[in-house]
Order: sequence, then structure tokens, then C-alpha cells
Amino acid sequence: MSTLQAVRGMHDILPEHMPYWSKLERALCDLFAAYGYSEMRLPIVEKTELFKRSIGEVTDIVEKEMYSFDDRNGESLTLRPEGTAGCVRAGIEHGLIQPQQAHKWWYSGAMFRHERPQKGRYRQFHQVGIEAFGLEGPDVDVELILLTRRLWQVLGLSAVVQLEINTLGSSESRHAYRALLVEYFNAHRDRLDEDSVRRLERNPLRILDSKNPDLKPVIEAAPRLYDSLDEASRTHFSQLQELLQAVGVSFTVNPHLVRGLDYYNRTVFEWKTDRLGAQAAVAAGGRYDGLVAQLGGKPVPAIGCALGMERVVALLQEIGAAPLAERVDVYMVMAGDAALRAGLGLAEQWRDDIPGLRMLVNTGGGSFKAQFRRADRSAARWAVILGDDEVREQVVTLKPLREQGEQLRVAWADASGTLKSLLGLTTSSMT
RNA sequence: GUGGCUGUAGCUCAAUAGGUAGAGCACAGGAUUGUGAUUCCUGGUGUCGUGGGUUCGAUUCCCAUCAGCCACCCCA
Repeated sequence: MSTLQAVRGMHDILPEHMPYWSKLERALCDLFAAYGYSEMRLPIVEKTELFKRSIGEVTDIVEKEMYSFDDRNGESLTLRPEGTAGCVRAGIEHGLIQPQQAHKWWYSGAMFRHERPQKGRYRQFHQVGIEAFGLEGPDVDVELILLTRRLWQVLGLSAVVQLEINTLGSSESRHAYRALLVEYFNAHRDRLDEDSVRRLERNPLRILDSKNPDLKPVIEAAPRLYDSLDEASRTHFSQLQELLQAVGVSFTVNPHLVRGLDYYNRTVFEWKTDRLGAQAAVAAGGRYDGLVAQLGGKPVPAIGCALGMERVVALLQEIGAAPLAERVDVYMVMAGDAALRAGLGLAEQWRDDIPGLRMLVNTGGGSFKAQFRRADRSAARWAVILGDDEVREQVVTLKPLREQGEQLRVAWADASGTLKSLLGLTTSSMT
């Protein structure tokens, strides 16, 4: 192969896509500030052991999807496949996660999973993680859902996402149920398909969610999770539903909603869409009350949620959302060496005089026609014209590009004042 | 990891029952010796994804490989 290509599944996000990303990122930042969640930044690489102990040894992620390698000292390191483990590790390591204390954090960044690339699925992808520690819920469970629901509202995506919730019960009741299920499906092993036999070892709860219609009778006769649910989890779940109803959040209970990571318990939820092909989950999360202790911290309840940024961006494009357009105030058109010399200086002076000014100075020469074409395509509101005549008379010509109007000729000494009032710029206009 | 489809100019695509390729858009210059649309004229580029095989000759046929897409699986 003579030309270099990006590594499979690791995509470039080009300038033309950034307006959608910026729209999402700004909305998120505003929301986190509004709800009182603090940002943290975490390493992309962690010890492999961390993911094995948190996500679970027999999950797909740990068994076959991690980018792991040996460090120079022989220790196994891994490119993070998800964010919660590193967040919990950091919280414990710095003594932040303590009983009787609440913390609400968020972070974002690249995650890595060696899966087959597909629409909405990449080997390097970006997640926003939201975590809350030290709170039993279900009030904080609802807050997390409300925060994400508000994000959809802000982005105009409410109509294309639906909320599903479920409970997995306490770790104990979940494990008891799991054993019950394994026993049941083992007794009917001959009626399972190949995938489900494999799931029997790995994640038996997922058999319940099989897409194979042949399995429907076996699945319907299987023991139900709700029958094994402990009393406290039952109460937690019904309070959660009452609170959601009280604040007008619509949802469906999906008894088959199971998370792929081992550490979840009690509340799990998922925002799904039918606009992105098979990759339906846009954001998903749940409680992980046992994880902090499991990783060596004190027992502290926690809940978290992850949002797939590529998927949200894809949704924004899918529904034809308006990208966040960058404003351009002025495009400077120049003809000749004298104009270039004068123009570069004038432009710098205006940048000093007019805070917030967004000005493109023509580079690379070109005829007036070409320069005006560039000015037009830049979406600038005004063209500043500097040719031989203007340089001789020490003036600039200002031409409105977005609306009808006469050209103005302004002396260099007055130009920044005139521009400032024409543009109506104040120091705080940062659109 | 499994299966199906695809891969030609910067982008979207066409063509050649095997004889080394075109169009639109975009870009540059001009008609308009200093003014954005439209129109018209002019201009260039392709290792036809990569490697190998068959053939006098392969972009076309065969094999492999890489990548993309779609689904399974899994998940954000």
C-alpha cells in the first residue's frame, strides 16, 4: 500500500463536521454548569487490571475488545474502553470518594474498543461520562435522566429518542436470579441457539433479549427477574417510576434491558433511537453501588451514565439540525503589493481596536473576482476593499455583502470606529 | 469474530462483451484592464484501493489483501 490510511475504525473528524460537535459540546458544558457537575480529565491509558476487575473478566469488552499492550516494565496497560473505571480509580486514589459525601463529576474523551466498525460504531469513539457518588437515589437517578432529557430538548432531539428503564436488583438478588436462569436454560439447552448457549456462560440475562423469534417460548417460560427482586430494590424502582411520572418524563419499562458491564445493579436506563440503524443506544447508564468498594474504596453508592458523542452528532445530522455556524464579520480584499503591505497593518490595528472582531484577510492573491467569491463564500457580512486607489488616498472601501446598500469610503484613521458601529460589536458578543 | 455489498479525478458518479478512462460539482484564469449571482469560453490532475495471477495486452476476468457500508454479535 503506497498511501497511508487511518487505522481501521479510527475516523477523522473534519472541519466540516465540527459545527455539530461544537453544538453538542457547548450544550453539554452549559448543562453541567446548570446542574452542578464538575469536570475532570482522566488518563486514556490505565492498568489492564483495573478494567478486568471493574467491567468483569468474562464480558465481551474484556475478553476480546481491549487494546492492551505491555509497558516497558512488563506491566499490562490498556487504552480505556469506557470511562467509569478510571473515574472511580481516580476518586479513590485521591481520597475524594468518602461515605457521607456527594460528588457529581463529568468528563469526556476518546474510548477504544476493538469491534467491527459499523454505522455509529467505531474503534476509537468519544463518550461523555456523568457520575454521581455517595447518593443512594432514586432522586439522583432521576436527576441524571432529567439532565439527559434536557440535552435532547436543547438539541431538538426529543422526538427521536425514547427512554427505557429497568432494575437489576441488588448484587445479591441479581446473582441469585442469574443462577436461577442458568439452571433453567441449562435444562433447556437443546432449545437455545448458538449465540444463546454462548451467552449462558457470559451473560445469561442477555438471552432474554434475544432477537431470535424461535426462542420466544423458552424465554417466556423463564423465571422472572422481578420475582427474585429484593424488597429494597423493588421500593427503589417503584419510587424511581413515581418520581419520573411526577416530573413528566415518559418512559417504558423494559424487563430485558441488561447492561453489558458486570458492575451495574438496581437502576439501569437507556436512551434509544430508531434513526441510527442497529446502533440504537445513544446514552445509557445505571447504578453501580458495589464498584467503589470492589476497587478498594469504602462502600459508597454511585450512579453513572455515558453518552456516545458520534451517535448524537449523527442524530443531529440525521434530523437536519442547524449546525453551529461561526460568524464572520469582515473579509479583506486586496490588490497589489502596496495594498498588501497597508492591509496587513490595518488588519492588525483593527484586531487591537475591535475586540471580538472576526476578520478573514485574503491570502494567496487572486483576482478581485476570485477574492470576492471567497468573501462571499466565507459568509462575511462586509468586504473591506483595498486597491491602488484606496492606498493612494489612505482610505478603505466597505461593501455590504449580506444586504443591499451603498459602498462606503472611509479614511484609515476612522476605519476601526466605523467598522465597530457597522458591526454593532460589543466586547461580549462572542457568538 | 461471522456473513452480504462496495472501492474509478478533491467530491458525486459513468464507461470499456479485456485494447491504459469521461461527465457534473468544485478549483483556477478569462469574457467584465477593480466588485459576489447567472451565462459562456479555457485549463489541469487519475499509479481505475493495494499486491499477485491468467493474457500479446487487465480498470475490466481470477485470487489474496486493505478499507468503507449494512446486518449478526456487542455496545455509546
